[in-house]
This record gives sequence, C-alpha cells and structure tokens, in this order.
Amino acid sequence: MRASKLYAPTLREVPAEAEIISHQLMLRAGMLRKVAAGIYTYLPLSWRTMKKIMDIIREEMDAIDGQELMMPAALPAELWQQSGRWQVYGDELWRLKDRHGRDFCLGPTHEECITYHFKNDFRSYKQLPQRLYQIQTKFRDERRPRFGLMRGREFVMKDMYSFDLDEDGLNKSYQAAYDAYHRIFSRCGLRFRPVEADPGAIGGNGSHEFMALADTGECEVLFCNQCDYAANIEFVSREPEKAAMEESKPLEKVATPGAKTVEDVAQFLGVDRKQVIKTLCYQADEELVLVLVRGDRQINEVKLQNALGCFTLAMVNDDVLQEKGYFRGSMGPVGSKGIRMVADLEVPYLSNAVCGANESGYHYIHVNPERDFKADIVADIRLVEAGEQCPHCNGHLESKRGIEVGQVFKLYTKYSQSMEAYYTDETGEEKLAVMGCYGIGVGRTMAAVIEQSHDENGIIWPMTIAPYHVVIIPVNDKEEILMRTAEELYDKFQKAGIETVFDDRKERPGVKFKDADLIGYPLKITIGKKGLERGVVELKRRDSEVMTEVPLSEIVAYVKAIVQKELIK
RNA sequence: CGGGACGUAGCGCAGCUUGGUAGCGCACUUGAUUUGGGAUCAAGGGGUCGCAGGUUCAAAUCCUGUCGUCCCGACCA
Repeated sequence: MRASKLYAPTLREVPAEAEIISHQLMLRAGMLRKVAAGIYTYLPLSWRTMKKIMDIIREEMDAIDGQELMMPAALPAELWQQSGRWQVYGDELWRLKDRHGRDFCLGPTHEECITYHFKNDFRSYKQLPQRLYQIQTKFRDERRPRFGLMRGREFVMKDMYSFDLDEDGLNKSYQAAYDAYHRIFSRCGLRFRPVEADPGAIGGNGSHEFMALADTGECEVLFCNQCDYAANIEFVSREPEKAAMEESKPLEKVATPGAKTVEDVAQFLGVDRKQVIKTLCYQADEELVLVLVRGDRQINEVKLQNALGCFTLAMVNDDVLQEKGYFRGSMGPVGSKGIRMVADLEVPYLSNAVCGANESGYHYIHVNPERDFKADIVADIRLVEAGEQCPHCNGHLESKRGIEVGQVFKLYTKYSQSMEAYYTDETGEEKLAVMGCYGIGVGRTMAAVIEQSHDENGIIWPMTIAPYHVVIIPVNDKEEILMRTAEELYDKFQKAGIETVFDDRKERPGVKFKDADLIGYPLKITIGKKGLERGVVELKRRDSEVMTEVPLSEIVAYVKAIVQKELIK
C-alpha cells in the first residue's frame, strides 16, 4: 500500500472525546472514527488488525472442531419470549418493530437462535457433540458506552456454543474452549489471566473470564500472592468471620444526633465499625428489601442479586425511603415489618451490635440477631476486598485491574430446557442437550493490546496482528535514487508476501517517522542517501531502540525471516 | 437512569461575563526555499457558532426548550 493513498488520517492532537490511551491512539493513528456514541467505523488499518485477530480465532476454533456459521443480527421477539429473556433483558436489548408492527431485536448474543437451530436440525446422540461459532456484530444498548471500543453499543464478537450429551461432554468442550482461548490471546500478544467468574443464577464453578491486565481495565481482579487463585472481585467468597459471642444485653435505644454514616455512629458510641449492622434498602424487581452487612463491609450487588434471584437491582433514593418511613443514616432491621430482609453470613455472628432505630437521630445498641430481628435470607452477599486472606490458602489477596476480553461459560440445560432442545440417546430416551457458550470481544481484544503495548510515540503492534509488517521510508522525496530504490524494494516485498506500506508522500522525513511510530508498524526501513552510497538501508524494530544496517541486496530475505519467525511465535 | 460538564472550520481551542454579525494554532490548497524526527515565508480556501423557539433595532453571546457528546456511579465481549 502506498501511504499517499492510504485512508489513515493521523491526528497530531488528541481528540477531546477520548479518555483512555487505546481510544486516543486509534483515533490519532487514523484507525477508527466515531459515528454515534459507542458506534464506530473501523478504518482500513484497524480493520486489517481486526481481520487478523478473527483469522487467529478461526484457526483455533476450527482446531477444536468448531464450525463457523452466521446467524442474523435481527432476531424475532418470539425466540426471546420463549427463553424468557424478552422480559428479563431490559433496556440493553435493542428492540425494533418491522413494518407490520412485529417485534424484533438486534442480537446482543445468540443462545436463543443457536438453540432454535439445534432443536430443529439435530435429533440423535450420533450427531453430538457440536461446537458452532460465528463472528458477528452484536448490539447492546449500553447505559453508558465509553472508552472507544472497550464498551460500544455495536461491537464484533466471536461466540461459540457447544452442545453435548452430558456434563462430562460439556466439561470437555469447556476445557477445549478454555485452552483455545489461551492460544488465541497468546498469539495476539496479550498479557492475560483467566480468572474465576460469576456463573450467575446457574451456579457451580462454571465460568472463567479472560482478563487482559491493564490499569485502565473496568474489572477488578483479586489474585492470591501465594497460590494461583485469581477471580473477578465480584465472585470472591470467603468463610464468614466468626466473632466470639458475648452474653446478650437488653436492647436499648440511644440518641445519636447528627450521626449519619457507620463511621459517625461507631465513633459516637465508641465501638468498632464491625459492631454496627449496616442497613441498606434496595429495589429488587418490584419489591423493596433491606440488606444487612457488617459495618466494615461492602455489599456485592452481583451476589445480592443472585441471592434474591431478581432481574433488576438498584439502591432506592431518599424520597422512596421516606415514603416507607425509613431515614438514611438510621435504618435498621429491628421492628421492620412487611419488608424482606437479606443478611450477610457474618451478621448472625454479631452480638450486642448497633443498628439504626428507624427514627431520625436514634440507634439501637445491644442488638442481637435472632432475638431482636430475623432475616428472611442469610447468604454471602458481601464484597471481599484486597488485603483479605485467600479463600484457598494462607496468602493474601492483591488487586489488579483487567479488561475482560473473553468469557467461557457452562450453560448446562438452561436454554435447551426453555427452548426445548432435545436429542434421542442410544436407549431411545429424549434428553436435553448440555450447553456451553464462549465469547471473545474482537474489538476489545484489539484495544486491550494497545493498552498494553504502546509508548509515548504510539502503538507497538505485535507482528501477528499488525495492520502491516513493514513501512518503507525514503528520507528525501526529491532524491530520485532514493525514491527509485524504495519503489523497487516495495515491489520486492510485495512479491515476497510481506505486507508493506511504502511512504511515498511528499512529506519531510520527520512527518513520516512520527506517523510510522504512531501507527506502530513492527518494522521500519529507512532509505537514506549516505547509507545507499554504501549499499545499505536501515532497519529498526518498533519495539526496540536498536538500528541495524542491512545490505540492500539482503534486506528482503532478512525482513522475511524476521516476519516469519514472529508470526510463528 | 441519577450526578457533573461541554457543543464555535477536519483536530485542539479563544470569543460569551459587559449583545453590534467570528478568530487563533495545527491540518488543507498554490508558489518558493527546504529534506534524517511533526520545516520556513508568501498567498488562499473552508464555519447556517448543535437545533428550535423567544427577548432585542441587532444574538455565538441573554432566556426557554430540545438534540447530541463526554465524564463519575449499580450484574458486560
């Protein structure tokens, strides 16, 4: 490709809309342009990288007997009504009507559709297992699209679905996908960790997220500093801390003027925060619930939602609280009636504790669970935080941030049940197919690579997914010998199958060097007059400061060897 | 959806407080001089000031509404 014709409008300044480095660099390198919030056009450079990532994914999916197919983006409501997700999915599901007024949605994921096909086209155990995948544009009307490709409303995703005879088969499919994901992200040059993740209402140890490690990641991951335990912070559980039970004292109401927060109350009463029962009010679907945790703990809303089995969950605002006779800063379970209460596992271990008296400016002391109130649900609903002990060993947990680039998930029979996907086994019995699903965010993977691999001058692409392998820069466009040599070299590289950009623009060398660094070509060949007189050109890797002089006669073979070696890695 | 901010040329911004019909840098076009890390000089082109109402002799500027975008907060590839 000639740089004079390449559609890659580089920018000298950082567009104001871009917050994180990958977004800034993709805009500056002329790879990406926004069309609407969370909706982007991939310009030629980024689309080449996207295609390379997709090729790697295809190779690895095919290698585990995946079959690629392509499902529609526009899906009829009936499929979603059958699984129940038409109601459940909420505003994130991008809904539309056709001209006849029939309901459709733009697919945010395709469990329903693939299971519909399975149900219609597969009958016998002889046809299983099946591993079916597609690479396709997904739509999610995110409440808050942000960070460029990290969280878009329209994005490219690879989704695979496995159908097995039984749980053993599922475990094999799951492991195959897990291993394939390792190879995919390694080949893309990512530093990543698979971590245990929340399997939602299905339960079990059925999900891992592949996290690209980066400070700008939206997810918090906890790692053990001694064993290999790693999990999404939302999914970390520990045994409840069991305090020694004191002899219970009589319940007493005390004035706590002005004390609003747990910290205020604990200080005012001269007790530890651990002795306070933090009480919060949530709206869970149509119902209000009181949620109780120890004063030094935070709520884990993912766990809370799982415990309640609800579809939506949100803290209620002060207006709603007051209607119900509650006051922020003085809520408590004692005497609360007509409202469900969910307590964390640690709450029953409290004795002579403190809680709000549901009367502004008053708290109860010497509160004893069981005697003074009874929670409807006692479950693990607290957030485990960095610094706590590892659930598996004596080490302690450290926090890092990650970008979720992929997830593998055991669905079991959740969708085969709702969509009625049966097969007939060798005894003639009808059985539900056992399913798994496996996603990779393609654009997010590209963005994650940039987050991890850049410097102050621009992107540093690994060879495997770089938009081009090499850029050729003649240092002076007026020197005919330089331009002719560059032209010839460009031709030879093309013929050698090396993906090359020839910077034939009428620009000063500085401009070309800056653009080359910004775009991040792995290899840069500079052709200068002095070198050429000695029969050499300069070769520089984007990821190194070292410059090598290579004889013009050897440069094609030399570069080809480097490219091939890097591609195999 | 709550909270905060911003919409002026392709990009980055000033002008708005105190209304008088739009400017700077980069980019773009032409010419000349330059050519090893974002050149210099000269001459140009490009904007219904997000949109719609209102106030006024007069609105980028004041008022109202609306749309869009970004940031901070709660189950995501």
